[in-house]
Amino acid sequence: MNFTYATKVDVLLKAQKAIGIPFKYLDKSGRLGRHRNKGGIGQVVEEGHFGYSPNSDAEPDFKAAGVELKVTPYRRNFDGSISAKERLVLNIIDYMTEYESTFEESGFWKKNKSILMMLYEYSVNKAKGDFSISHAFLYEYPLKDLVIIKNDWERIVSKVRAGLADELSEGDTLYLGACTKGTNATSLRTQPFSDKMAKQRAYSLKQSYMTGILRRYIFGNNCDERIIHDVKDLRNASFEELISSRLRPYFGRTRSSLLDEFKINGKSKDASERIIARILGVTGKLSQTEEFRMANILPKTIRLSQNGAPEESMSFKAFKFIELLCQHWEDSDLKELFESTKFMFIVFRIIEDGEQVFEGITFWNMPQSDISEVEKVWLKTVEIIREGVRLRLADNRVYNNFPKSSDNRIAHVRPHARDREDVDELPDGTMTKQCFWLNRTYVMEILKEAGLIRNPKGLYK
DNA sequence: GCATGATCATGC
DNA sequence: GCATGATCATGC
Repeated sequence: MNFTYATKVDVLLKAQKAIGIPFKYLDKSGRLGRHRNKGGIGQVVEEGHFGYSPNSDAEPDFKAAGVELKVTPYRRNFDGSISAKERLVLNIIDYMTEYESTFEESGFWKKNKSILMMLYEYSVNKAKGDFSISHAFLYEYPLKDLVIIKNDWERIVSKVRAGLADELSEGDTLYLGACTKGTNATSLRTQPFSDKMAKQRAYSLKQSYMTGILRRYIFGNNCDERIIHDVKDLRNASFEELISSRLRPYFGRTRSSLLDEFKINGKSKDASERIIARILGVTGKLSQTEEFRMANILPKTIRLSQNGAPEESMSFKAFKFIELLCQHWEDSDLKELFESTKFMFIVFRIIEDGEQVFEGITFWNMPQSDISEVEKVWLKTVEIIREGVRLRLADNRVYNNFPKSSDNRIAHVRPHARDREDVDELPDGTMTKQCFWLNRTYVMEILKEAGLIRNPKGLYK
């Protein structure tokens, strides 16, 4: 514990003195050289700059000042914009006690009410010791975020109360996540209302939320539209409930009438997303609003055929074959996608030729158990790329041996390109760009559970 | 009707 | 011009 700094300003002033000093000059005990020492840079700053030993107390690092210290990286993108490099991992969630308290008395709030953020720019072609702090500032949650964070905390704790700590997932919540934390993925803890062991998890400010903070306060270029204008709306309803209730009056409306009403080009592939945005009072795209960006919510449009089943499987960004070979599942983009993304499914149902009606929406994130199932598809895909994809030409099509939708309950691999000539490098040649798809039947399961498929014929006679 | 390869339309 | 989200098209 550290009592040297009595006030927040004391801490801040000291922190600002670290700006510009390469970490190698702060590293008094050779921490940066140590292999796989993830907290390395943070510890170097605590020890070498502030002069106290790293600890894992329940109290904030600077107890008297009531400030928690966090050193965190950001990166500059190709277009010059800034992104947080990672989520900000906070204290470990004590499943056994956290549920007993109110938000104000919670372990989360006690420790992280006020955070001294020290930022450094990360770059791949620079050694750790050459990075240095570029910004230091005190972060306290603005009210518009705090109402959401409070709801997030409630959601995490209520899952523990329901004996479901083992099913916690970062995608459950919007800004404050419950991310896995441990020496390895198998660090387990007991939980109060179930005999099942649960993965050790820590509170975290999601990467998308961190990016939002940086753009909003530091790099000053956040001009995203907001959906929620009055924080009071979030006191008695979750964000998802609020969105759903605002859209509800439009359920059952034909797509063409909505396109007319909002003057939207129906040929556009994002027309349905734009309809929803306009209903919510947003001029641009839903995915570009502050809340959607900061919570990493991905809107996806689903068309149901007349028999009530989704018409198509769901595509994602094309992956790069060589990049897949360089990743482990644990740090793969795909795992990251399904762990941290919340999806908003926007559902339209075809009622006759050329006409659809707005059926409704549902928010969803992939459960942990299903993410483990996706891992199999990912591993198989990597194996196939490594061993060499087998291509077969027939009917003027190029068939491959990537996992098919019939091979796995959840996902498969399929082309995702402009055309067949739109290729990506393989270790031994090139082939049409591919991406992971969620199976049509899996999407159907999700919608059934959400009550969005009223008349399930087809596969479910 | 389904699975899977192929391609479209838009915005940035 | 390309990445992205979405949809078309063909053979079984």
